[in-house]
Amino acid sequence: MISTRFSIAAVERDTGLSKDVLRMWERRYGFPLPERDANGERAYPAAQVERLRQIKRLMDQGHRPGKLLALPVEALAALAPRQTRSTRSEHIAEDVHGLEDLLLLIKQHDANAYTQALQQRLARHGMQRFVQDIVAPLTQYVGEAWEDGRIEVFEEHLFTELTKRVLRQAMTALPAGLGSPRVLLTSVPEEQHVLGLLMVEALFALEGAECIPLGTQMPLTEIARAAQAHQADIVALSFSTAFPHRQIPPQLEQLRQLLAPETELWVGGSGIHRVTPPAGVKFFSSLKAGVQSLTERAQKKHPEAGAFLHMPLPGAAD
Amino acid sequence: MISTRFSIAAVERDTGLSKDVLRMWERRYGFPLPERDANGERAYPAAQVERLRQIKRLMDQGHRPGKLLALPVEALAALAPRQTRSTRSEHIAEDVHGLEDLLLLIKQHDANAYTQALQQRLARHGMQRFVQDIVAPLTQYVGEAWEDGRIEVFEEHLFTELTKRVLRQAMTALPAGLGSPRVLLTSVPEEQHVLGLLMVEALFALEGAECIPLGTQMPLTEIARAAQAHQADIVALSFSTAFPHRQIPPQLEQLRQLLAPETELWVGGSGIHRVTPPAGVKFFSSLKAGVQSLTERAQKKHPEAGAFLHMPLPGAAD
DNA sequence: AAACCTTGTTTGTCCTAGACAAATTACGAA
DNA sequence: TTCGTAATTTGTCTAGGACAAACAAGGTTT
Repeated sequence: MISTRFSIAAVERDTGLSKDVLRMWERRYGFPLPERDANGERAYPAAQVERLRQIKRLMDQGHRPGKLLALPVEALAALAPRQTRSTRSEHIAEDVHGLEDLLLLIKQHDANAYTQALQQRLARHGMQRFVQDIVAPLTQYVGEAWEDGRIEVFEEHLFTELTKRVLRQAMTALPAGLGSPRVLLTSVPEEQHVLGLLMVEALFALEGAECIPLGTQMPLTEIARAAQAHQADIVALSFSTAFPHRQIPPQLEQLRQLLAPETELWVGGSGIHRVTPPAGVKFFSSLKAGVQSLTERAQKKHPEAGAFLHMPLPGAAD
Repeated sequence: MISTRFSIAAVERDTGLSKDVLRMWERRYGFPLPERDANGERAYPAAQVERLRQIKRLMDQGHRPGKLLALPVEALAALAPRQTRSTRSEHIAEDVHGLEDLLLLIKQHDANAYTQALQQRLARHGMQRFVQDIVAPLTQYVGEAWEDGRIEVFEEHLFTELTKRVLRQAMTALPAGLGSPRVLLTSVPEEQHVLGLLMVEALFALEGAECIPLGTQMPLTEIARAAQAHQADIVALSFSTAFPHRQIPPQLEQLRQLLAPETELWVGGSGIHRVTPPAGVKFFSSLKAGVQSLTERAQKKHPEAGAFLHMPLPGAAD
């Protein structure tokens, strides 16, 4: 195959680095330094795109572009993740073997076996423990594997897609919500990870909340409209680590302004570490914390209905 | 509420119009003409964002920006869709009442009732007819309602999310594929509509194909890697009407280059109308055509196994 | 009238290069 | 160490120019 070259737009799509950033890096650091096509426009060779992808991955781990771009190609592969993540899955280390087994099925591209393995665990543990003790740690584990480059993008996609299916299927078996509180679940544009939202939905639905799943990538103005139309008590958002940290607070402030003051805004996901919540926005660093807050809220509003609700959750989860 | 203003990045997210386009329109047509914040940067009032959203919708119907941007605000609302779409759902007009009923449930924001109605129809008609006669026309109907502004963005999201669930749930009941052909289903970045892919998957799985669902928004290079890793015989992509037409051929050419020559590239979805397929890429203008092509392909490769396969499908669908 | 080619207009994307604020690090003092 | 300040890094915004591809309009031929 002779040199497939990529336009700047194609590189933006493939790496997630904006055109502005690509041009700026070229100006400042001399990399990437694309060839030019007949029209004088940038034409990136596949090798540069590959290196950019690698750099992006390392940046998501906390490395700084200035260092990475100065580094020779060979040095990149040897770089270890930087200690941004607190403790890095120590709390799941106990059961790491079970997770490893599941991940192995994905890496063997055996979709059917993976699905069956998940369903088996679901049947054995029940919904709540399945979500908290299996899916949540597994998702985190996969996220870390992705950051370390131990898993391909398409393997992560397959994992997400299959896990989503099992979760959704399990949820259809759940009884309808009590009608209160009404929780609207979604994510902002650019944030396409939905697994976190599904886990929250599963646990919230177990607690009797009325969940309104809107999928991902809702424009802020539309989130506000939806909250009004559905008379939502709570809007729940999720941010993954892949989401650019710096954009989180301004977006939340904007959404807070657009929402009715009495609508609560709950935010979770692995992307909110080290981010400080704006006024009027509640951050939850774990699934457990979110569910607990929901039960407390319910007891405050309808103390007599407390009998419906499960006890605060035992065990750790994220 | 005091004038919430939007940065150019926020407008890009909310409307889907690129920063370049926003600036160019301002230069050429004098709209949008945002205010400036303390740093001299564009700050769009909510009213302008709203009008931009409306303009975008009309453009997706085939109107030209030059005309729209010259028009006064009041004239916009009165504009009818331009006849780009061939015949516009005449072929579903017969059963339009059943569809209208379903859509009504969505517009009443009654998620549970909608889900139940769908499940009831699935049970009554069986998978194949459910997909072809209910889900496909309904999706098209909703798409047209969206283009006409008769449905809100968040209503469309809710529709998609709930319909996805019913379809996926139904598919888990299907037996595993025969192992051949192996079909990899996904979509390119920027293309987040997944319903079309799910419908294809459902029908292909019925025919015994081994489906590998990777969700949406896969970078082209990753699609190629996945096809290789999974030894896919066919890569199936879907483009919705929302996807910018002009970007389709170059992206397909690029992907065609990245894929092994023996891997087939099948493309469908409402977005490919009036687009000419590049060499080595097969376009399917309807679900039916895709399924038919699959059965013919199977008979060519394994004539003796023909007994497994269903007859070519009766009835129309898209 | 329908199919075709040619010409002019519209429109999106890419280009360069400068500026600056916010985030991060480095440094020095308490 | 812990804190506050200065220096640096880094992403995003701005301006206007250029151009090719898409599209409409008009004229010619079948």
